Amino acid sequence: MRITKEQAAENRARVVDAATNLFREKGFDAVGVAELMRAAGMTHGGFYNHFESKEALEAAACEGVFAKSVAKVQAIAEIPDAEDRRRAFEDYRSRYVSPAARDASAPGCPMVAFAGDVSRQSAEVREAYAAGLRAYLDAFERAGNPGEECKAARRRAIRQFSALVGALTLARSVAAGDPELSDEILAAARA
Amino acid sequence: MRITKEQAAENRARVVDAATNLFREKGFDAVGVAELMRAAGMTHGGFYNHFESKEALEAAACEGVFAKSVAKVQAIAEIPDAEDRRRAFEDYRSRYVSPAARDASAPGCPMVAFAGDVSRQSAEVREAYAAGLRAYLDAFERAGNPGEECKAARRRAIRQFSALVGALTLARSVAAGDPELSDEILAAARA
DNA sequence: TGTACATCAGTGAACGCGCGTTCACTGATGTAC
DNA sequence: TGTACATCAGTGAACGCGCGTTCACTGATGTAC
Repeated sequence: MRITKEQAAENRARVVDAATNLFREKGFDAVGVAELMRAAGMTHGGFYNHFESKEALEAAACEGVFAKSVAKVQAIAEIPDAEDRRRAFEDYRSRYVSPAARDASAPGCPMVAFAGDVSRQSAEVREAYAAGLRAYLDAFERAGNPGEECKAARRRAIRQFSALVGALTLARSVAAGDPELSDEILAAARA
Repeated sequence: MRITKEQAAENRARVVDAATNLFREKGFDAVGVAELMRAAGMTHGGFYNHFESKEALEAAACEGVFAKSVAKVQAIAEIPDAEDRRRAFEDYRSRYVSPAARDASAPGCPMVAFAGDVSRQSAEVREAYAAGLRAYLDAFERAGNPGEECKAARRRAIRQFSALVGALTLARSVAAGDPELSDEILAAARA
């Protein structure tokens, strides 16, 4: 039963969308093609009308989610007033390591969600990840720039982002095994 | 062909040992029972003479590797001379985020190796992980204690460890996609 | 504008494959006499 | 100490299952006249 081109494009987008969420929650390998297609409201057979392979979808999903996620920091970096920007950036970092961010079914930041998986995935996924991280660090540098010397600002951005990633990663990892320790890690990162 | 009790115990230890290495390299789900047993020099059928299930082995491997790995920091914490201790601890942290640590087939620190996987594993694995992290943070606090007020020292230990974990995680994740960025992250963490 | 037909997005059964686990079997070890 | 037999660690074929992928089929859409 053939459908309109618009409907087909919408269906494809729904698959990418479902993949983005499911991959973030469970990791690439733990999500099957059939599960994905079911989440998008179709059966698994049609998958290969849209994508060459599961790997191709992984790459497509990555590129979309990295761009969308880093845009939030880029928006902060573009706030003209220095004091407004400072406050918005501080808010962002505080939310990054909030209990809400830890308790969400998937990490809000795809860098954290895919960090463990990415080195075992295809070259396209790995390159999308690297591009995403570059964009994050650039945005961090611009958002947090207090007018210091260039190299110091860059290093500061890297250390800030690493610290957030480490804290959220550890807090999520022990959330089930030791909730109090998890809270303590987040609190230390926010202080 | 029955074998001696000593030989059997040694075989079991070899399986746990192989599991420790393979799980760290590839993650729990990417390593099969047959592959594990082959790495230990046996065939897959005998696995269930030693372990109730693959999950049981995962838990056993975790407990062993966490204890062994955190012992290195605990040894530093016990160095009596304050200056020697300070230097040894600084060395440890510097090696933690060295290019060598990044390029090893598995992360030297099991907290990094299992961070992504652990929340999807059994309760036993999650609890072993939480216990491992508690031990790491306690050892960090004692190793880095410059005599400050207790709460501040604790928070400092958490932040130090989070920063190392975040930097090593990110550096490993982009090692294949952007080696220069990976180096830059490690250098920033060491500075 | 109306008709005839090729196209192709989606369906669902089927493919080979590797997974965790089970099981009948082997034969040297450990034990009872 | 020597003999007879039960034990059980290890083997390798087989199990059901879910995976990614393929394929014959369907039938409304898009197109050519």
